[in-house]
Amino acid sequence: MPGSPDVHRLTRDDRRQRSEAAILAAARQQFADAGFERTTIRGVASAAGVDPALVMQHFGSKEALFAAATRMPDEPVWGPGTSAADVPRLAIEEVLDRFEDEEGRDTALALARNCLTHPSATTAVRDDVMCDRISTMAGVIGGDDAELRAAVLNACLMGVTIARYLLELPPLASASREDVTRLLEPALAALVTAPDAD
Amino acid sequence: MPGSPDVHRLTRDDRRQRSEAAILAAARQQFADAGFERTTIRGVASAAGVDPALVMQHFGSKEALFAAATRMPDEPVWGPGTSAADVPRLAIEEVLDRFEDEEGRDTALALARNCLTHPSATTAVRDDVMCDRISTMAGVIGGDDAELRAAVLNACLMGVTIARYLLELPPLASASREDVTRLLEPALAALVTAPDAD
DNA sequence: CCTCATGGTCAACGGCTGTTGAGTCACACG
DNA sequence: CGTGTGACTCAACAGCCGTTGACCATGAGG
Repeated sequence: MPGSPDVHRLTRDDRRQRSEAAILAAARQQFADAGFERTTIRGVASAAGVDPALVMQHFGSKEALFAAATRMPDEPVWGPGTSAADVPRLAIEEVLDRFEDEEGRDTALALARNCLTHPSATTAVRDDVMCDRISTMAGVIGGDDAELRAAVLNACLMGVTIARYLLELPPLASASREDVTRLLEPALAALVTAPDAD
Repeated sequence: MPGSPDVHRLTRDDRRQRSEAAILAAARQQFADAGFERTTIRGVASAAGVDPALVMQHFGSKEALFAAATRMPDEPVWGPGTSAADVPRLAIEEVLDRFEDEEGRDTALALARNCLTHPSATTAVRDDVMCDRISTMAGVIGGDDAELRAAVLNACLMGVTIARYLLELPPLASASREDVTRLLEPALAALVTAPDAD
């Protein structure tokens, strides 16, 4: 299934890496579309044009394949000059970039699709993505309830992401990126500006 | 497994309804905890103290059992005197009520847990819950982008719900209901008040 | 050119699942 | 007191899944 027709002119290592990449791409797509339980090793292998046993030889188990397919690259860290007022816009841009990037999009979708039903995806989203984002964000916005405010902000962002890219809720899925940002930014801004007194 | 020890003193119809209720309760709990794919008919039957075949006789299929276990009661409709300013608080209260009500809580959790991976749960959440809420809410808040604003509002609310009750994100899961409402309400308020001009 | 390591395939196993049809037992009814 | 209806159980089937071990072919190394 790999593109180049003269596959035989490739070194063994290249062939191996090509197979692995094809399997990984097919796995990401199916994990993202159908979820962990409904994607089968046989289905992934068939989409990648290889034998099911090869998938096992490369990744060891379906669990390990899922872990490899959903490993997220580190996010860019915010510069030291970031102020609380910048947080909403930056957070929105980061998330939309993640889910609209042609390459790497399926990784995020595969992780998100399974975050409610697959134990290791739940842990990855809760501990590796959300908690990290929340603690660094809380450090920037400061004030009382900083952690809780950051948590609510990220939860809202996650909800919009899920509705737009996973549920495909009509008004949100078809809205332009600019409209989403324009409406969401003031709402999240209300979360970072502490009201001091009631 | 039903409580009363003198089960033999019950009419046949009562026994039947008791079995059905026990199966439904066990199914809701397992669908909510483990998701559709990881719950088995055998497991539900065992938790309900009945034979697996009885589950089939009552509900016909696993799919039908899931549909019966996740059927949500209608939401209370908003009175005609509801103003846009009331929308955020009302929406928050409704959702928190749904997920904290002792009885009926598992129904909402079972539906939410599977809304990303089970086709009919996806449809139910998107079309039967979210779309209805959005259109009635859009009618109340009015203005430009009313539908989109309502969609973003409900998406945020859904995100907080997922983070709090499903992911159990530490700062949100352990926060008090009052704190969540206090922080979330102004953020959602920013979504219903149109900024008229840019 | 010979040889071995290695990427890749094939066929099969064991286990678990949803589902079914025959059979059992107690209760309601005439 | 028969008798049949309906709730309930038992055992089994068929299919799909992840996983494995034996096997093949081909390219690298001497």
